[in-house]
Amino acid sequence: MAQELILDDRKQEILKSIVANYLETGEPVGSRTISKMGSLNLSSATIRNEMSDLEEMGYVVQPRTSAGRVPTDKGYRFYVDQVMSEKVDSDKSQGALLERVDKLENLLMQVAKVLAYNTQYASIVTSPRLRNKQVKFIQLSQVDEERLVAVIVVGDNVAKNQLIRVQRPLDNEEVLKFNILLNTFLQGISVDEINIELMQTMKRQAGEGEYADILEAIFEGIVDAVHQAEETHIYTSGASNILKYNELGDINKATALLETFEEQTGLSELADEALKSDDKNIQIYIGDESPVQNMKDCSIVTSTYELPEGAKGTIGIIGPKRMDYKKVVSTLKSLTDELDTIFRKE
Amino acid sequence: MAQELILDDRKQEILKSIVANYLETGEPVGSRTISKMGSLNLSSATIRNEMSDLEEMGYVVQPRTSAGRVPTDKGYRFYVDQVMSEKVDSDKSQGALLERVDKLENLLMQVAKVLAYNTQYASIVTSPRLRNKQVKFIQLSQVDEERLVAVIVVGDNVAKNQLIRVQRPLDNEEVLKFNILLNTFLQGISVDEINIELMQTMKRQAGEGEYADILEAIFEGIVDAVHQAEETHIYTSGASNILKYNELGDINKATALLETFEEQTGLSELADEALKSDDKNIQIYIGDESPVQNMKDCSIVTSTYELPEGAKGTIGIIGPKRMDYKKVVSTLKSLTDELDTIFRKE
DNA sequence: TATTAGCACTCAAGCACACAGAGTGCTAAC
DNA sequence: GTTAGCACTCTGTGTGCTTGAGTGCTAATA
Repeated sequence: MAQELILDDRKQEILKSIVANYLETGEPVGSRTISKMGSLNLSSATIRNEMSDLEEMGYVVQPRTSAGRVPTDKGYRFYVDQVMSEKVDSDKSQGALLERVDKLENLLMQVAKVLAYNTQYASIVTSPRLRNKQVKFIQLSQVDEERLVAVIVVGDNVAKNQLIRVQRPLDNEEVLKFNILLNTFLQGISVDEINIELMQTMKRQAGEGEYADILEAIFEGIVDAVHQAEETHIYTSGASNILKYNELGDINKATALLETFEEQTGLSELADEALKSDDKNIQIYIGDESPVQNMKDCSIVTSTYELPEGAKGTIGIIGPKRMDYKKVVSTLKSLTDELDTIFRKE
Repeated sequence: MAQELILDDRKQEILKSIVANYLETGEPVGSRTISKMGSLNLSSATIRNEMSDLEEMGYVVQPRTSAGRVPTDKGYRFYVDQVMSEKVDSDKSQGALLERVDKLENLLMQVAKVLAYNTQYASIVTSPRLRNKQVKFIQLSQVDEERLVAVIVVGDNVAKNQLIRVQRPLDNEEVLKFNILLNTFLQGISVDEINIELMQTMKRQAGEGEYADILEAIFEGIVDAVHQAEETHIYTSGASNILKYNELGDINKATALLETFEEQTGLSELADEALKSDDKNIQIYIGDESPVQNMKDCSIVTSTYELPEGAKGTIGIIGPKRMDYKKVVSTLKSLTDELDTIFRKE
């Protein structure tokens, strides 16, 4: 009985039509609709038989008896794999979307906005994950009688500072001494190697008793600044677009999604996951494939950009499963290209 | 005919009851409900007459014929003025809500989160508007062969840095020279005074031709950093809470609101407005009183915190007009107090 | 004169029911 | 293997009915 079913050419065509149609309309697709499209000359009855097979194979489902068919995650997956293999190229027509901006932070925020605006979905952009976490430069300076400022440069692109309040002004000699101490111990070491023991050693070197409180403040400030430099920032935009797609279910799901965007913790998992994948190109997660629980009803498309020194960041789009994949992929490609170009120039 | 109506004691009581009841239930309030509350011993018929008067006076409306009454903005305003005059004190029970955090940025973000979490409305917190915009400290240092870092301290709490790429390494003497130049011209002057002319003068001083490109980069970097330091940051939290209150109307209004939160431009207007008011205490905007167009269906409650040196910032709550004003006001007071205390200590 | 009881009226919400339309699965004919 | 035809299912919509909450007005009452 259980004759094995294979996805022959005709079934593939029908499946593609179903998905394409559903992407457009958002309504379950009936056999008659497919038949009337005319690309394959078959009666609705034949289509019905094929659709029945496709259902058995798990590519489509009926949301209820006597309604049309809707693609499952598996169906979307087939469609995406198929369509994406037909080489989507980046949409060059957008031209110079990104204005010239200096600060990395501003640039990435702008990328997020452009993505969200062009696609009308929600976008996410992460700052590059540092590969080179060496402390390149560290310097303490006196601002005025009660404040010092510490400047720390980590890797190739990140500078952080920290204002440090002290009880009494230090004289030049003392500042110099601290600077020598800090540079001796910290310059060139990796961020990961900075720990309490190291700090203890430095304190002993400095002649503990005398400066104990000042040292404490300085160390605290430096550890803080370093950790901050290491942190991955996440920029999002267009989260409110999610509300436009009510097939994302009830308001509760939408709320949960928006909360995920506000929390950001889920998003950073997503970014990690996207970076982890070996495939350096476009990455597509459909429904249950999503690494984030609250996004099991969405599709996520990500891409990776790369700084000249090798640090990588993620840019991505989050939207309904019924998403315009072609457009999203081409927009992402286009912006990734543009980012890569900008970074190479600089 | 047009006998003049005055808001006598009894009408006031009834109005208060209507508003209070509506705040709780969100349903139009009928005469019978008020009558049965028992605080004033009147039959529903009497209440009906009074309610009719209140409607004529513009404090309440009927959403449709033969439904109960709902407060208008004017009605809310009466209630708020009345209830707030009964001295709400800050909710001390919350105790040490704010963990000790060093960076101002983190502190304010945390305030926003606590506000949103405690009230279940949306919150907004702005960084203090600098009053003292003097450049306190400015220093250029060489990081490595192709990069400099500029550190600028503005006012009492803000330090910014900027990485600057240069074509060739500078020797110590050159760096020193630049530092002297920068400090001579910039230290102690107000941020507003930094303009192109000043930059031109400095360039001439430096011996234009030789360093033209380097100077250009440095100036650009510095102007950028200064402007950044001057910028007011806005932190928001709990924007998704807005969706919980569907009396905020259809999904379109909710979307518009969320977009306002993402855009932030509307929010900064709001913050400006809130700071402008002479009243240094709690400020309440109801419905149409809102300075932001998209929030005409909301109520906004703001408070002002102050740094020891006089810089002021805003913290506020945005929610439905049907808002728990007492709780919101007490939470805001509590957090404002706590902020003030933290700043005074430091 | 202010309050109240009573009554007629209005409207929204819930329920039952019928009906049209879309879509399916199956069978028999081509 | 394909198709026409038919019976069946289910949703959505429109209609009519009932109930309950609430109002405004009038006349009686304290």
